[in-house]
Amino acid sequence: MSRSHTDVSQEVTAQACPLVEVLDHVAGKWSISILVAAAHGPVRFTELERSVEGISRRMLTLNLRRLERDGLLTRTVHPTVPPKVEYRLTPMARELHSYLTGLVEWAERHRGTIAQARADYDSTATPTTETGRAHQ
Amino acid sequence: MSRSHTDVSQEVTAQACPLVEVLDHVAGKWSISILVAAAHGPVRFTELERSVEGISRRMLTLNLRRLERDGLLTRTVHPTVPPKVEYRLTPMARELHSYLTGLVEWAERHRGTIAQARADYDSTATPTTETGRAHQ
DNA sequence: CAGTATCCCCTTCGATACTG
DNA sequence: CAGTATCGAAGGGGATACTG
Repeated sequence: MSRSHTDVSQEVTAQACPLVEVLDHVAGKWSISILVAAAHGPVRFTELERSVEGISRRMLTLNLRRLERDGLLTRTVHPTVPPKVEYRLTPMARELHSYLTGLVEWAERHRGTIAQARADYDSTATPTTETGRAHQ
Repeated sequence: MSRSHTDVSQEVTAQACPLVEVLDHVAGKWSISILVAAAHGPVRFTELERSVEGISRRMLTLNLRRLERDGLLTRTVHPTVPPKVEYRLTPMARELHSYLTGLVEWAERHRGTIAQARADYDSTATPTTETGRAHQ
């Protein structure tokens, strides 16, 4: 097999960057909240720590680094005392933002229904030892 | 603190179903691909196994069960030989579908840029001991 | 303030083998 | 065909302590 040099670079990026991996980074458990929280302008580390409910310092750092590496966030360090670091979305991430908020709004609209669906599923299925026979 | 009985049930579902968890299920690494693949009508197990690139049988099963439990997929068993099982989106999931495809299209448009951003990041940062060799 | 560094648990996930 | 069962490796993720 031989291909042109332009094809090769295309292929390299495809190999290095399978769709499922991009989606995993961009739509991961924490990434969504972080990107949404960072959308309204420059945001500082502790602001994010507060606004992303339930995230640990460690996970926040890890996710910020990964988003920065993927070119979705810029990290600006102001060499002051105390230090000040600002994160903001890149244009690419800004374009993503509307899909993310759509997702979040959908989740908010349907969380009740989902909780109910789970309750139903759990009450109908797998009554391991007790009364109530399994579904279907 | 006292609240009305309707508020209580609202709160229970909120507790049982935090936003970040919903997002994790719905926008998880595999969920996106599965939901998109299942969108074009009833889909059988092995169809999904083929169309969702890189997923293992185990992970597919686990994710299908979770999506079914959350009320996003219906699972229909036809008691034939060989067995035939069809999955399809619920109305709720169908509403989600457009956001998901938006996300996927975004990922496709930018995967090249992202791969490039990573390469840049890795070549500039953390040249630990050798010539720019770093994390994955 | 904005992180790093460790320790350690516990879930995720792939590989493999078996079944109605 | 459409799963389930089991195992073992990998890494996600919290808790805690320390630093420029």
